[in-house]
Parts: sequence; C-alpha cells; structure tokens
Amino acid sequence: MKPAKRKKLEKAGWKIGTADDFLGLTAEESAYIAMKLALSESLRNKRLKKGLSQVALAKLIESSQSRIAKMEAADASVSIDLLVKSLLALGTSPKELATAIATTG
Amino acid sequence: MKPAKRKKLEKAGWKIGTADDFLGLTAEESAYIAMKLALSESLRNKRLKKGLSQVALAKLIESSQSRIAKMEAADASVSIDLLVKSLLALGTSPKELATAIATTG
DNA sequence: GCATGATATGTCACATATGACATAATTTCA
DNA sequence: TGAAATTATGTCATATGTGACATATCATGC
Repeated sequence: MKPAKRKKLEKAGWKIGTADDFLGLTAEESAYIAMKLALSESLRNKRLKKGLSQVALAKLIESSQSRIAKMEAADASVSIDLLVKSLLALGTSPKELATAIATTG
Repeated sequence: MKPAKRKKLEKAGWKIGTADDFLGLTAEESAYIAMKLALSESLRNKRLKKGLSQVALAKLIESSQSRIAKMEAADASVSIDLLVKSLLALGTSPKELATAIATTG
C-alpha cells in the first residue's frame, strides 16, 4: 500500500495504524473504502473541472461547504448515497460512475 | 417506460402515479433510482445463485429478512451503502458492481 | 383443504448521516 | 507581509437508515 493512500485513509478517520491493522480489514471492507475513495476523487475532479468552489457546489446541491470537504476527503461520516447523488447532480453519467468504480480494487 | 418497471417503482414507494409525475423526476433522480434498481436486482441474482434464502442471507450479513426483502424491492428506505456492502459480502467484485451500474440509464 | 417454508409489508426504538455553524488551516495574490 | 478566498476540522440538533419484530401474502407439496 502506498504511503499517500494510507495517509489519506488515516485522515479520513479509518483508524489505520499499521500494516497489520490494515490487513485486518476484510476484503469487503477494503473494497468498500476503495469505492468511496474513487467516488470522492471523481467528485473533486468534476468540481474543479467546472471551476466551482466548495461553497458554490454546496449551494448547487443544497449542502454545506464542510460536507463537501468531507465528501472529498472520503470522511467516514459520508455515505456513498451522498457521493453518488452529488456526482449525478454534477452531470456525471452512470457510465462514468461505473468507470470510476471499476478502476477500484 | 415499461409497465413492469413502473409497477416495481411504485411498489418500492417512489410515489409515481402517472407518466407526468414520472417526467417530473429530474435526470439525477431517475438515474439514482435506476442505480438502486440495478443493485437490488444484482443482489437477488447473487443470492439465488448461491441458493440462499433471505433468512440465510440476513444471518450472513447480520441483517434481517425484512431488510433483505426491502433491499431486493429497492425500497425507498434502503441506502446504496447497504446494497453495496451486501453485494460485496456476497463476493461481488468491484468490476461486477461497475457493470451493473453501467447498464443503468 | 392445510401445513410449511419463503418472501413481503408495516411499524418502531435506536443508530448513523446530514446540514449548519464556528473556527482553524491553507492557498492565492498583490 | 498580510488580507481575502478557499478548504479542512470539530461539534451538534435533526433527519434518515437500520435491525428487529409482528404479521400478511405467496408458493409448494401433501
């Protein structure tokens, strides 16, 4: 596992300390986390591509800047539902979603 | 829209009465619903393929028979998170998930 | 018919996710 | 530098999702 990814996961609140701890995750758990990471990265990319700030996006989807930030950080408190809804609101197609998920794992 | 699909949506609690009502859904909303339908069908297929009853699956993933039924009916009360977690627990690969989603919309 | 198993539906207490707010940290640019 | 804009982090009341339970409906075999 790359240090950058580990750091990202730790920041996201996944309580990953050591390699052994990480190995303690089941395949489902890591696949689920990887999926969230892929979606959060897609969200940030989409937003930047549109030249929107987090505040602007928040207004657009009737959320808040802090929640956008948490989404993009793949925070443990955000659901896949919210990520998907946000991506769809940004005009992401189901196929694009699928691609993002496919490159997961 | 095919009658069968409409009926399924109505049963799932999406409050769709007429064609006009359905047209009232935004593209995001219908894409979101389509995605849930795709995941719920995948779940049922996976479960049947493994010869499991809803009760058996419920025990497997520490849920309840009624929630499995609601998942498979794409009930409005179930989250994509739960569908995804359940599919992953059944051994569905991220690629399979992606395929299911891609054929959506 | 009527058991028996499986699936569906309705409800509810409890758990988790959410937007909102405050505030801190970071970036950008003059 | 430092002010302004942007993004990150922490917390909380409320909204939404969850497992569990009861019960209904449906299917299959006797």
